[in-house]
Amino acid sequence: MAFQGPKGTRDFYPEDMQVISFIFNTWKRTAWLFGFEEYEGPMFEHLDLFTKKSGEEIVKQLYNFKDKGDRDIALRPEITPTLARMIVARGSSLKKPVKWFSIPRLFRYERMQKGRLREFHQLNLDIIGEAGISADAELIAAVVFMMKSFCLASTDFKIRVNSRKLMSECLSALGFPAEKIPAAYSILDKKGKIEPEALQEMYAKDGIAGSDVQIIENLLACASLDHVRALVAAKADQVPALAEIDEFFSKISAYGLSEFVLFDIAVIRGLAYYTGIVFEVFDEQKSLRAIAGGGRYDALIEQFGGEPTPAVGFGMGDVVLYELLKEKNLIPQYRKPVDVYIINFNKDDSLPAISFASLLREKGVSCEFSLKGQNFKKQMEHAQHARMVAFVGGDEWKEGKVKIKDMGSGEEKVVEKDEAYSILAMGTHPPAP
RNA sequence: GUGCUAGUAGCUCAAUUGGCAGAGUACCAGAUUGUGGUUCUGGGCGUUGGGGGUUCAAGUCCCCUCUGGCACCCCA
Repeated sequence: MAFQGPKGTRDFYPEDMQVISFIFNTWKRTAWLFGFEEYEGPMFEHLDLFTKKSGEEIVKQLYNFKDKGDRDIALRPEITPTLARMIVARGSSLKKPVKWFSIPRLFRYERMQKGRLREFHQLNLDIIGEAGISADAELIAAVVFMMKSFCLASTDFKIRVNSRKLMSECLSALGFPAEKIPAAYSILDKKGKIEPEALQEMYAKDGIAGSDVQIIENLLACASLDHVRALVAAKADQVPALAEIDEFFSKISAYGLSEFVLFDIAVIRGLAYYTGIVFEVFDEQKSLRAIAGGGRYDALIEQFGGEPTPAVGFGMGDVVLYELLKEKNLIPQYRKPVDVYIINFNKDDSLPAISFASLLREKGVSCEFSLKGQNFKKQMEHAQHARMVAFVGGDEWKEGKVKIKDMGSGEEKVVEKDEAYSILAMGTHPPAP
């Protein structure tokens, strides 16, 4: 093997491109149905655009280099900072709310696992400039719609939703020290993922003890919103986020998507910048890593130098989604795109095939023919992927006629050339613009 | 960044305690120059991922490295 692609990259052969296009097209169609517009930015940005959002630690998890002008550059590991930059640059001239989507190719310098590579695609949908919970509900409805568009059912996946705001209000109402709330988040995030001893270590490391431990344990034990409600019943006035998340779930019900969306107190997400609703999409068995994740980030645009602007968004990667679709046998079968195959009766004279192919192409019919004068049988073998076959050359060709064959039914007939065009053109499916 | 595991034909895999590298599939060509998915025959299938070491002899044992898979960390 002379050369290999770099670690964690993929080659997309035509059959792979057909799959990735299927995924992209499904994404784009849903984005369009929900009124999102597409945007795109550069694949590399100034390094500090990413450290601004995520801190210096992020540098060891991305590809960065100095360019010939001695500038610090990074291949983008996410597109949200680019989005924030673009939003800030247009400022108040954008009509709110902004509903934009993108399918960026992203790069992360990480050790690979199932569903995680160093180069991948990620759909991003964001709603910017709407503070109300209706934006969160609309966004999550779009996620569910998208998953349904792949023919995934509620028995295949669930969207697990929590609220950072709800968690911090509950913790405060129960008397948990405010400065330790971030540590509490990371412990909640570990629910069901680590051993009890490891949990004790985390408490010790973060200096959480006594009644504070009990507060977290009580929260962790909540399997539903009603449990949370009961836990803070005495201090309900200090937890307005409860009403908000109730409103969220009533909207989800109105969308008709209740079976797909559930409350899960263990969904916190690692990033510090989430301020409200957070959610993750998992396969039902939770055997794969999260298929998508997102939430509300009301402080980010301001952090990038813009006016205070509420925002909510999510990302969905192509790698894990592909794993799930493959597992559920929902990947469309490969189909060679050519529509008509032209066969030369006389393998030593390719001119009839050339002239007929040119005429078909002028008419917008996709076609090809053997480029190397193969015998009849070989040509037929190549033609078996085509929808229709046209036979040229020989006696019919001399009379201005062409024999055409439907490869599905096997039906054949000899027709005038002009008639052949219109018959062959029927049923063609040109690629969408 | 840490640990575990694997790598043989394009693909799926076999090869006795170390003893001449194989099968299927796919590909190309021909029995077939006017009819496809089926047969028959022939043909590349290869520095056994790469490098070094032990040995009369290494796909096999040892070391290094590359790539894949899994767990931890992280998950934007």
